[in-house]
Amino acid sequence: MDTSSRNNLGEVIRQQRVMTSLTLQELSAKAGVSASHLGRIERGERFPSARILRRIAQPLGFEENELFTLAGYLSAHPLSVGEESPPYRGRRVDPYVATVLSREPVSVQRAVVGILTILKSIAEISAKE
Amino acid sequence: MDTSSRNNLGEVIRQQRVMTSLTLQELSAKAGVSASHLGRIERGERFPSARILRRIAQPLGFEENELFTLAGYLSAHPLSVGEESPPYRGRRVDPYVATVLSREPVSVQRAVVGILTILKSIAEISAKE
DNA sequence: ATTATAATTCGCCAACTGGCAAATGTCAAT
DNA sequence: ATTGACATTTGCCAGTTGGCGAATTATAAT
Repeated sequence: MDTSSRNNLGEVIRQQRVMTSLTLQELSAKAGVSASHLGRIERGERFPSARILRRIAQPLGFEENELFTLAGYLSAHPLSVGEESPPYRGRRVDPYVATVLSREPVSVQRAVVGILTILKSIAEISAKE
Repeated sequence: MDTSSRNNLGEVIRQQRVMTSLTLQELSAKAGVSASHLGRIERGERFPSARILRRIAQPLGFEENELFTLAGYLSAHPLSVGEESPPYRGRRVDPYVATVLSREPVSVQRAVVGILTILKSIAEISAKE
């Protein structure tokens, strides 16, 4: 079995599903993929075909590209000419995070990152003593 | 059998191969895919998995994205020149917020929206009494 | 504790992918 | 026409995918 990049795909998908508070059955309904199959994918017993991967991308809040790259079906992007995001190396906004935030007005979004700043400075201070 | 978009994929691939004046065997060598399989793909008897499609893209001079879209594995990209992707309907994430968050690892980003969720439920509860 | 109910996992299996080797087709040179 | 050298197609089959229904496990609710 291929232990390379496909390896953690299941975990990632499960994480994302749980973060989105969907059950396997709900995701199954939204994606049009059997729940049993989804379960096996999540625990790494099956590797989803492109067809299946495509179906679950949007219900989970992934860009198709993103998920395909994650699955190792596309190589980590040269991406489009205009650049934009460095692919999956952290430095980007997680899709789940983005969906949650996008439901909030900008003022709330800013308040949230304000909290982040406060927490970081607290952490920094307490790390020093 | 699916007669939709996958239908002409084989033709397109064969055309492209001929245009590039490659034989099946040469393409086979470059792509690391058996010639017999390639032949069947070209005449529409088999539908290549993502793994296979990825391997033949570059020897044929395709962008992976392009070929995947052609195969119907990715939805046709509206794509973008200057614009970022419009994936999340409704409101979007404020650019300032996005840049701040994108400097943090995903785990931190998620923790942050976790806090948001908590605050909202607190607000909801206290609004009820 | 005891049901009731929803969620997940398992067993089974039809359908499909993709490689190998053999068969067939193509074409130039003799 | 025949041979030889490649190119393509076919037969076969092991390995996977993915759906369905049953069995099991988690979660409430009384």
